[in-house]
Amino acid sequence: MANLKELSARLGLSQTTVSRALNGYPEVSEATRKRVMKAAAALAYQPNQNARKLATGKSRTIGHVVPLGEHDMINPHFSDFIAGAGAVYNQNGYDMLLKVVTVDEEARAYRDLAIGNRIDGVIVHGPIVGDARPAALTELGLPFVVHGRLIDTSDGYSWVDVDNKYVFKAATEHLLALGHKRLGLINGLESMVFAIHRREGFQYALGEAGLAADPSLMRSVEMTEPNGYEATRSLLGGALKPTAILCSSSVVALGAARAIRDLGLAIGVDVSLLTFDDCLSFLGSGNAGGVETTAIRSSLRGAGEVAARLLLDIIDGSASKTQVFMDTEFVVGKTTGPAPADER
Amino acid sequence: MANLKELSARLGLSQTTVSRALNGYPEVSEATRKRVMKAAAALAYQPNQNARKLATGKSRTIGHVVPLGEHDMINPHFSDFIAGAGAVYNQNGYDMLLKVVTVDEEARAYRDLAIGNRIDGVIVHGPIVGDARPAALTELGLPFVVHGRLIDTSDGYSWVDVDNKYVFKAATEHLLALGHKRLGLINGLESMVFAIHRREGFQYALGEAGLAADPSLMRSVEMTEPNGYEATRSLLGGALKPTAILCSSSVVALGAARAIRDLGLAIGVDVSLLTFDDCLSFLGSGNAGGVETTAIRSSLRGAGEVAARLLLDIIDGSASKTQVFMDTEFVVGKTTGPAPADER
DNA sequence: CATACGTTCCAAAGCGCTTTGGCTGTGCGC
DNA sequence: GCGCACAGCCAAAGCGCTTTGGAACGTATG
Repeated sequence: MANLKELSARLGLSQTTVSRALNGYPEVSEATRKRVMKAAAALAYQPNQNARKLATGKSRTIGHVVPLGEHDMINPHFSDFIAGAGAVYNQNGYDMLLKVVTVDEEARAYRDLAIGNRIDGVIVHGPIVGDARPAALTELGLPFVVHGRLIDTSDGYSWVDVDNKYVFKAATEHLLALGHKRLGLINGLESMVFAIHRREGFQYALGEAGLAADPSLMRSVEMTEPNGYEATRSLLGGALKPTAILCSSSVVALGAARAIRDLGLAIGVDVSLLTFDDCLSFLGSGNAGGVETTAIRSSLRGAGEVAARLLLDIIDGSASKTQVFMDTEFVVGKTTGPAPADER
Repeated sequence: MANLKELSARLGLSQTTVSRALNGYPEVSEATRKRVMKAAAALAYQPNQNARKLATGKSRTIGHVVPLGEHDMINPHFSDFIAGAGAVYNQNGYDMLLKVVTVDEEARAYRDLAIGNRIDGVIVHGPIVGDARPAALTELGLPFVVHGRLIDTSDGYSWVDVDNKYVFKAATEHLLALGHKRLGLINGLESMVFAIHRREGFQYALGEAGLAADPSLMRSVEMTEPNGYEATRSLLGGALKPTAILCSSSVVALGAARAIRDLGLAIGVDVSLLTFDDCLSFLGSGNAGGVETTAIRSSLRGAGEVAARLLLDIIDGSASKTQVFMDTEFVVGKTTGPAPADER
């Protein structure tokens, strides 16, 4: 295990010079730098990161605190986001510190990470209603980027989010334009801010069209396939069935599609299906319905990249509080169609 | 930001004593320990982890290097494993360092982590055929546990795996006993060791029954829902259709079930469906087929816990090279049934 | 009463790096 | 020829913790 001391001794140089040569400081001649680089490579020298972190006070590490869901479930969307963020960290010499915690451990996890000088910044996942984390992190002086937004404020901190209200409004309008009058919504849990925004967009569009959202046609569930299935069965088992259903996730839409088929109904004919599609890698895109699905698409992985990029810029001072709306794409597939004639 | 120096000054004690008091060493009286603990809590003192790591030479961090799939896909199964491992780390004061890398960056990632003294051990994910990682890690002297096994050796290193060959043999026998003769297999990519073991179990059982595995009934795909769909369509579109299909993952089975239904066939009647079920949290368990699915179940999250536990034990010296087979459960659901009479 | 020993504490030496504050030698303007 | 700026290097002081090797002070032992 070669260290700086040994390396510099071997080169007949001081540790200072070697350190500077390796870290690209200008106070060293090009000739010696070359020599140092070569020797470092030959010895496979890697600086001890812990020593470096201690000396610089920077840890070059970003924390991700991932809370398990209410039912101890890890969010299915999380891995794609992580893949995007991780790539950016790698490119920039940062590490990712992941803590999977239960909801009650979460606050402490942030404190420990911040105070112990283990991380330079943090990504806040899954903001909930009344989320205390942004305020707490601001107080701790720890740079952070929220993936999503708070419910009551959208400035004073950095976030990367989809304009959920807008896109769900647009999606709802699309269905209304097809003549649908009774729309079902299978949303995420309303403790999550994104779910509230989506519902608001949904309701707003209905309101504009002079329709009221029927509470009996709205569901809030954790986003799993079985939950999508059950919610859809229950929606389609009611007295006034919806002719179209919006889902908050393609995982849910998968269950919804299964339920519709199980009931002997044709997707896009008897019941239209539209989903928010996070472009999850293991689902492919647009396949939730068995045919190309009508969807609002926005890459979660892309969001991970953008959020990570932004956080690093904030840490090195080249960006300040910034709010980013991710691009979305509205894709009309075969899972939506005109409302059945007798239902108009 | 209170540090040890400040804390000890305030207490009128030496740093030595305070450090020992906090870390539970016996050379300090119970009275002073109490006093120290109290003051530490009052100041919200948290030791600087980087300093501690440097001084001890231990990083109390476990690395997870997660390679993206061949098609740049993050493995859908990864998050559940991580959730299990992460919980164990938290309980034991360890951190998880996650690196998401492309296949060609992988070797370097391990080297950097090991040499830079950033981690005390590592979990090796998704062992492939001819995997060089275990040998490399052994040479680096870095403790590790493989989730899965190598293809050619199963000792000399620690692993946590499912007895894939055995369980697929058993599952195949179950289908054979139901009178099925033409069995389809939708497996993972054969670059992955687990896929090979599963195929071997499958073929072994067929061989024992005097049947040969028909290569035209076997597929190797990355485990996504659309891939499961396509593979199933292609299996059932052939001249000699299988009457039963085994899937390597419930994500794939989801697609398979969709394909079967799309073809107007009844699951468990026209085509039996059996899957390996990792108990992924976002799929629920046993729901891949819309009815309770016949499955080999083994909790991936549980595997994460066991692997993490084992690795920590190896690091602190309380365990040495150990091989663990995870428990599995064979659940007969409604997606399998007797082979159609005219096919026997 | 002196010796030995155990308990409880402390001063100081690292851990391996970065960074401050010099020091030396060369080239330049005057 | 003198002073000055500047490039190129170095010694040493941290960063905040752990840990070694005592020291001081009882208390039991002969």
